[in-house]
Amino acid sequence: MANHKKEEFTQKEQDLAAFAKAMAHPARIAILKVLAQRNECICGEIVEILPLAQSTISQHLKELKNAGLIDGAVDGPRSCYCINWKAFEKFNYEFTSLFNNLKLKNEKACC
Amino acid sequence: MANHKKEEFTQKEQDLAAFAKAMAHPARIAILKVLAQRNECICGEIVEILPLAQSTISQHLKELKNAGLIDGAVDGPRSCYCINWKAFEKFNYEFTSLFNNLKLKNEKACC
DNA sequence: ACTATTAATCGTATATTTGCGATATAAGAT
DNA sequence: ATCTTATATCGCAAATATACGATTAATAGT
Repeated sequence: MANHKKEEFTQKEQDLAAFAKAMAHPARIAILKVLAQRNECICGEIVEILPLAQSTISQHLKELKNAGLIDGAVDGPRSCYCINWKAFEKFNYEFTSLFNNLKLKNEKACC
Repeated sequence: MANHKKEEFTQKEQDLAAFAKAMAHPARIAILKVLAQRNECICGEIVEILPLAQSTISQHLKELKNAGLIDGAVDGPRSCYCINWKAFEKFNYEFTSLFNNLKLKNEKACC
């Protein structure tokens, strides 16, 4: 495209969209699920669980980390990841507050 | 890419990812916001509000409709859209149920 | 220092998304 | 029937995302 216009929207809209984007792939959903289940941080175990190459998993982890959905730390020769529940809560709040209060007012259907 | 592997994940993971994908753009977030605020269905008003061309808005509306987040109906020469609250609730439930119950068990931080 | 293990990054191919102008379609108004 | 208005679709260009193998980096153990 000639110019992408994401900057033209509000910061909240962009943040929420970025959060959704990080979740917008089944592999990343699956990674988050594994991290949530194991609680204790994990790394290359994910590679064994999911049907993707190591480099691809690493890329997905990077995206999740950049989006702030997970934290990562180096643990010797391996990397340890875990869910950033705080960020999760924040976005869950933003998400529901954006729509739920409006919804209560306007329950009736249209179209 | 050689082959995209989305099918290798569970249906729930794919559904949730598809929902997130539909929300993964600030323009679509903004559209949903407008629809939520106006309650009564809207169409080309969105074109006036958002900084995008008519064809682009139409495309985003199509994506939101395909994802099931909004409903659309023809109203004379114009099209009327509104939020599909049911689908919204369903995905909100899926989303929170996927993580929140796990979260309660594993409050402690890691990494 | 050398080796093994683990993870990140690079380079590349392909697919998908985003955006727009132009065109087509559909319905109401004249 | 024609014109106007509103929306959808087509075709294209450019940007991003997805996936992988190969390579690099970083550390622990010997």
